[in-house]
Amino acid sequence: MKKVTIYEVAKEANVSLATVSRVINGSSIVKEETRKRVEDAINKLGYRPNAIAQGLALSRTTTVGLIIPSTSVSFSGRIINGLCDVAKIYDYSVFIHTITEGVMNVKEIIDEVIKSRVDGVIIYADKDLDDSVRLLEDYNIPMVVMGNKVSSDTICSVYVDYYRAVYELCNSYLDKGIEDIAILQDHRNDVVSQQFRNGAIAAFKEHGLEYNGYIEVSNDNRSTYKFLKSYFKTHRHQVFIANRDSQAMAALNAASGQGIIVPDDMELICMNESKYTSSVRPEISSFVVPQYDLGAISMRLMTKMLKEENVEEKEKCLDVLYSPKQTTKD
Amino acid sequence: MKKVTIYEVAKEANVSLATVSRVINGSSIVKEETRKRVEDAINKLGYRPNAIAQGLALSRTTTVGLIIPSTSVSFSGRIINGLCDVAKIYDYSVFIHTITEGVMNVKEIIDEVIKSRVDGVIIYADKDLDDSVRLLEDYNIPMVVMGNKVSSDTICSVYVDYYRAVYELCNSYLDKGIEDIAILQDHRNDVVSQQFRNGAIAAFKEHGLEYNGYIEVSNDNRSTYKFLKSYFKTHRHQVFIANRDSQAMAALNAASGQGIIVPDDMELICMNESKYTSSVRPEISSFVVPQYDLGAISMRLMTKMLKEENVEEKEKCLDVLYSPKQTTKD
DNA sequence: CTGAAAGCGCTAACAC
DNA sequence: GTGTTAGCGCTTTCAG
Repeated sequence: MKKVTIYEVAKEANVSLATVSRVINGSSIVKEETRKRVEDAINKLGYRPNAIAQGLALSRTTTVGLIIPSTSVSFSGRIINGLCDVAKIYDYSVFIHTITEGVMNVKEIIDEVIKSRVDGVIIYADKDLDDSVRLLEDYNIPMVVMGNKVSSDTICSVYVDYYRAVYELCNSYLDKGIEDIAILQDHRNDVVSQQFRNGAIAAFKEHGLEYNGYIEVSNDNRSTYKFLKSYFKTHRHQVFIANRDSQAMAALNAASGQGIIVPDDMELICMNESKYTSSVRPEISSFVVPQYDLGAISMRLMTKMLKEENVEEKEKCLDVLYSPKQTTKD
Repeated sequence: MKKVTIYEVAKEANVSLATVSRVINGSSIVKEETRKRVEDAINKLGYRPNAIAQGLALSRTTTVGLIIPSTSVSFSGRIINGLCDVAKIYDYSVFIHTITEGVMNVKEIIDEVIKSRVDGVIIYADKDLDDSVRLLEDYNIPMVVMGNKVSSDTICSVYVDYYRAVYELCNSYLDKGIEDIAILQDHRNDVVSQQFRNGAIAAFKEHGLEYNGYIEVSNDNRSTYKFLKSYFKTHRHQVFIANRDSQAMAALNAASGQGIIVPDDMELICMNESKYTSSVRPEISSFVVPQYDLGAISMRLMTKMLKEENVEEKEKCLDVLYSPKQTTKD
């Protein structure tokens, strides 16, 4: 099937290309009979409007760019699901750009994004924003940042309120007189780590205490288990908080290897529930993070910015939901 | 920063836009001095070529469409990582379209894809190809199918050889006289299920036996565990093969709930290793499926098709690697 | 080596 | 209601 243009449709339907354009876009009123004739021609020829040409003519591509770390793709794929579902509803297409260390740098991606003339950019950035991202501001490209709390004229953001989750969690333990609370963290998500830390600090401070239960590990999964295995030989805690599911599982295994009974000797909480946290025994008490919503709401926000609808809330906060299972006492 | 066009760069550099174009594309020879002048102008003005206009002029967008089920995004995100990494290397951008049941149908997506004038389409289809996909053939759009073995003039494919994996696995057990091998399957991946089944059938047949150890469950995770919990009350097997990690974990939990010791009473094998299969105790013996490669190789294949390089192998088969852990005896 | 001009397919005034 | 026409920003002959 050769590619058919608006011009051939016009000829087939015996109208001008302007009329065909009107039919395609429903932009202006066309006589019912003419419309029918055009639609028949379109179907007969299998015509599909050329989005590239439309983009050129309109200086608008109904396209958004998604920039997301590779690790987040494999770890939080549901973000993409939510984002794409909403994009589809509002008729946007999405360019996906993954950030893989070593393969490309952010600057190159931003260049690509600018060249592609997307209408807006959604970026997952739970670390501080790369400087080159600021380039998008210079170009006045609307932006939604996921996982970070920032905003400006052209920037909105959607983030998860880990601060409050940790704060409330710690508070509830402190109220019960339980003060030995350890938080395990790596350096993959600086912003999130910071929220954890601040939440704990705030809760402890409110109880007249200073928080110093922060444990840091390197980024590799295997080593988390190894690290904890030896860590638990010399350390005990009443409560142990892990960020990712795999870390919580590592903690569970490492603890039981050292004869620590969960939850009797130590309670364990994972900040990111997954289907795996309830696939182990005991099932791990976790916080449910709305990944899908994170993507969906970000995209929705983007459509609002692009339609210049009034965005009343430029920094949207998502709550997490606590789901106690078998690794906590109540 | 206002958007700057090739024309303004030309004026700034005191050349015609044709020359600027030549510099951008390195297409034709330009005098060193002129080139320098143009490059300075480009940098000074912060000029980024408009990919949309280029696309129109060239009838080529250096863009590919990726069509992938939502479930695969969250379950096999690494496919996307591999695909995007390779795309970046060859300077392609990728449009991602997820298939979420209820939100959109494949036909709409195909329409979108055709409108967007991508140079090629990569589709993850471990079920049989939807009819509307054939439309892409009509339009002569090169296609790479992941997870399925098909090819035609415009179609290549990359798939994982589960058949052989199951075949060899069954064979090795049968050789040892172990004949009670159960395979757990749902209906999410018809093609894969078929490969499993055929692999087992072939191995059994070779030993003069008929295979009938196929167990079917519904698609829901929770119910797999529930199902197996009651299943193991009345059934025992020497070997139990599960497809996904979560199913293997469910089997592990359900079996131990019924007093079945793994691997002593029953050996357990998962066909898709994940970081979780080794995060439970006992660690689950699994096959390592090269997800990243699946995406990477598919994209590489696409670049070859688009360059009209000779594609010697239109149906590329990827091997899985057996990684025995603690749920098998040796 | 460089410039002029046609054209990629479509939209949006502006006429009729 | 419908047609005409001037761009949108770039590539690519074809001249010079």
